Amino acid sequence: MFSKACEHAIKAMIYIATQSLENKRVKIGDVAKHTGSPEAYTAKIMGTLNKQGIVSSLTGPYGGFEINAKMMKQIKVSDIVFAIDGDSVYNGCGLGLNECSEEKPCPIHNEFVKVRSELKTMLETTSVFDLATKLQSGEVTLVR
Amino acid sequence: MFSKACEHAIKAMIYIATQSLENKRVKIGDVAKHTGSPEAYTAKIMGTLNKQGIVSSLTGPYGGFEINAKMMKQIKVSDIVFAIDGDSVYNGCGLGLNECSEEKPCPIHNEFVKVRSELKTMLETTSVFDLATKLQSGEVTLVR
DNA sequence: TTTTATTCGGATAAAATTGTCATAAATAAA
DNA sequence: TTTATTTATGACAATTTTATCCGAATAAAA
Ligand code: FES
Ligand code: FES
Repeated sequence: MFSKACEHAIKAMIYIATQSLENKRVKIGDVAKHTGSPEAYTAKIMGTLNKQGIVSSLTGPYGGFEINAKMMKQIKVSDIVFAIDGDSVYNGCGLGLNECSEEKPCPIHNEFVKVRSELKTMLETTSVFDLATKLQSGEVTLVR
Repeated sequence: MFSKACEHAIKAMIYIATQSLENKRVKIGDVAKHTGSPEAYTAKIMGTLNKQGIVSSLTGPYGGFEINAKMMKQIKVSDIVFAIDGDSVYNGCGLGLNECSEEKPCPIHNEFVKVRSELKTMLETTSVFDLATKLQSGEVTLVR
């Protein structure tokens, strides 16, 4: 569904958000530990997210990653997915044709667009804040 | 969403089905040409589908692949996806946790299972025959 | 029975993705 | 200003996925 990189990204964002809610900036090693993701790879992914402006970072002692409280309500999971996997999830053809087209669709197009659209809506209506509060409450987990 | 191999598999099955509806057995080169997939790779994939019993093959002159007319109504897209990609599409965690669990779910679980379930239902209710007749009618395409 | 056409299957290769490492750049504290 | 700590980044490595190649097996036709 999503790439490994994208899964790492979503988990990292959620964990960082929980810490930001407690005004704690987090180091990449801490992120890796709490998400079960490889540290160096996650660091690279965070670089991409930082460039796209959906996470803030600070180098040096007392540095790390953080997400502004206002931002984490605006940032939707769809933004993370788009930043890492691009728009293929939202617009790509289910059978891998180079373009999804209404005029000359692939055989599964009509069935596929419904599901794809619901996935998109789901991602667009779920904010990082929503997921971070769930994690804070302890009802969900990032590792297994 | 699906692996490349799975996309090749679905397209191949649909094309073979259209030919079987006209009582024509098709060679792998013909399949590759009409699906835009690499021939040798498709051949290997067909081997898997053949072992799983969702396509029939015959070696030698006048050999090739075919799908029994009764079977192509019974075979659903879900069967092809399962044969190639396994059950991760139906049961895998959206964040890549080693298991999707209701007891200790990941943060997106509740949102994700809905979409995943609709995808599953969609695949389970779409038969190879349905898609083959669409292709025969010329309203859809396998290549672009 | 021999020839020919085809799938089957294992070895190999190429490409993409995932992951690591080392060094540079930045920044805060001493 | 120097030092310690942390992110940033590009090169490299490992793994997985995708794709190719070729000889063996099979079966129809000549
Ligand atoms: S053309 Fe394939 S999903 Fe739209
Ligand atoms: S636990 Fe992640 S989708 Fe169910």
